Amino acid sequence: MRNTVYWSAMDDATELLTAMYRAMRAHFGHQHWWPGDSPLEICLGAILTQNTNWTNVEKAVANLLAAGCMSVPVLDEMPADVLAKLIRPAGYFNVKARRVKHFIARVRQAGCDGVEAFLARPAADLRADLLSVNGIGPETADSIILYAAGKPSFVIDAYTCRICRRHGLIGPRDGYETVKAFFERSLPRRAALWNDYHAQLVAVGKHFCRPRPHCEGCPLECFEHDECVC
DNA sequence: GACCAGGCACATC
DNA sequence: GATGTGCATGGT
Repeated sequence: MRNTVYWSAMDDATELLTAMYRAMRAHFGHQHWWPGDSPLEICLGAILTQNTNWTNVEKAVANLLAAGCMSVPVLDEMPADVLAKLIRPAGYFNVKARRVKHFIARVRQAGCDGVEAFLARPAADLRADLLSVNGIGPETADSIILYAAGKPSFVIDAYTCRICRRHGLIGPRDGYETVKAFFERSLPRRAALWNDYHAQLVAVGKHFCRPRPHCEGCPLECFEHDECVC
């Protein structure tokens, strides 16, 4: 279903995605993502937020900060069960403790005592390396590259897929890499834009494009010829 | 009590 | 290759 007035009137996806961004940005304002005071905090947040509400992640991150654990060497030395207790509010704490340990181990294998040095590589190399770490999938890897490293790698999440699917921008069976390629070839290759674009889509997803839609007031409502599908 | 939240790995078919 | 399941807390 490709049912937007804008889409049919526009000769390419760039115009459509740009118009969508303007509408979302006007509604929500700049989102100033990613929440986090350091690259390491952003990396850990990306792992801890997997399938979890962000407010729970904040509690886990606060525990790590209060315990003085926000450093690569400390996390590397820490037993997984101790780490699990600290990140318990984020849910899946045993699984996520192992995933954090795997990530930290990779950083140290690369000869780095901090994530800044680990992240200072071309995005493609970094992505391949991250994807080889057990517990880091495409979304987590792209979140780390975009938000912690500040390099252009568009993040696709459940909200993005749902919004794009409902608005007819992607097919019902399009997978992560297909959707990612659609955004990356259609938008100017600027990390700052991709950063806030994804944040805007999450804002739409949180407020409107839920499993049970609530379209009233959605900034993307104008992209439908009859009514919003969010 | 049910549903949902900024996934991923692994087993099975 | 596609689909199903386990992982777990906390807010609504």
